[in-house]
Amino acid sequence: MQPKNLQRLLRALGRQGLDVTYSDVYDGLRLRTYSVRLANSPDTPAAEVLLPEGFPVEAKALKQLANLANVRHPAGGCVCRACATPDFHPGDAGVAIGSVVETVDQVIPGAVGSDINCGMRLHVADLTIDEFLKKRDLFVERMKGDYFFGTRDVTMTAHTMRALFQYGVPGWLDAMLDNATGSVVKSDLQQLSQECDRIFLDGSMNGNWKLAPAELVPDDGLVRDGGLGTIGSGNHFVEVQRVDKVENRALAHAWGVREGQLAFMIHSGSRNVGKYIGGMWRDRAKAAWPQGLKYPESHIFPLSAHSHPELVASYLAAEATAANYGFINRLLLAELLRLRLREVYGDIEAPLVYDLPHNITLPSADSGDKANSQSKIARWVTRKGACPAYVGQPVIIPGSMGAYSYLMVGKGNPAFCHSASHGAGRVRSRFELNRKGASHTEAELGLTGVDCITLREERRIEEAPAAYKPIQSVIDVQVEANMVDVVARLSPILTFKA
DNA sequence: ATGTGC
Repeated sequence: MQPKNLQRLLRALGRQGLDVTYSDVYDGLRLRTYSVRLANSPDTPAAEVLLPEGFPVEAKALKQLANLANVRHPAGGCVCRACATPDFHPGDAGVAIGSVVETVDQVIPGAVGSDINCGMRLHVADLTIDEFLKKRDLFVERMKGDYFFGTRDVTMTAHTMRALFQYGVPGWLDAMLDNATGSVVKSDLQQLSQECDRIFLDGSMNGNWKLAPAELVPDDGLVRDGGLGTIGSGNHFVEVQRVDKVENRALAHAWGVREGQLAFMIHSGSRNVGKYIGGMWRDRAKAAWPQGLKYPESHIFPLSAHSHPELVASYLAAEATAANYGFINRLLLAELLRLRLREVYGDIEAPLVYDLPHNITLPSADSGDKANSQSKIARWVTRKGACPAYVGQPVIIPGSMGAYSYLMVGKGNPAFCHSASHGAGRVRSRFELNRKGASHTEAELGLTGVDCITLREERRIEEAPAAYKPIQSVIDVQVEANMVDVVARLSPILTFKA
């Protein structure tokens, strides 16, 4: 940006009450960062924003981020660190997508939002693309049946449903194993169970999932659920891909990933469960704001661990309930696809590579250490539209439809709250692309050659490549900033959008 | 994000 334009932008942001510092050097590298805080709150942390090459910062998103960094409960609790990933953009509930905050003695339900545990899941399969394409039509027909018409309702016992909410994937599988018969094959469930041990019981979740309130499901009888095994809308999808290029052979090998393999990537969440719980707790946090004090201007309400530890615990329990539902939803979407792969192409294992939550509250990476446990400081990290990127752990970043996606490894950069982007970042609204009278050609939308399977044409348009930043600039800047490193690049074959 | 909703 020209110095003159930059000065103008900074002055405009200043008029909106923002104190902004711009730098084109970060950590000795030529990277663009903004550091932002509310001018009237100099004692709150400045939020760090990393930007990709060639895209201006959005004032509204900066304001939302500064507001979030300033959230503090009068009874005790504050934000100790805040940042935004390079795909960040304004959110409709006052919190920007791509925001990450670390909090002390408070949790902020609104900073997770209502799309609880939306996230990514990646599988690979030993099948060449040529083999896949030979029976592509049959495979697609069956998947359409599963994803668009098939499993509208999943019926299970109240016991199984409770296990799902309370104990997550491992507990749910145990409950399934108890009465697995017929089409539910025990050996399959046992295999899944082992995968879950690897993913969910590796300590990263700190047992956080065993908190869900029991009263959410009936004691006995059958429960019909309409959300499990459904993709959802917006940017959610299931995509068949090719492992196009392996950049880190050692890690790819360790994770079971090889060049030329078929892969499938799932981006989905907790559907109505998260919406219900996220909305309910946004209201409850507001209602718990101290009587007689005026509301914070941002209307983002924290729950204090000082004045209301029981509300903090209940919220985390409710959030975990929805998170469990999200994990199992992605698992079922993967199982449906794996089932059809086997039917159409023969005995293929299609193992899980990893599964990651985008919208969730986790114990802070620092909270488990000795100093913290002695001082009894409660710390959390809350992400909204950002991917965990802890040292050595897999990171999955999808590009837009038709673009590459990336399997990466986290570098655990504390300046960016051990996080990475959750995608390329939207630059044009759904409304803008779909409004009456607007007509874009396939080429203008970037849809040429994209194999998108959907029942609704508007989905293709709203989610067209032209609606997003190019992924490469977003990946590059995060590699340069030492947040992540590329392990493998994946190219799209076909995409299911509901 | 939400079997969306002015």
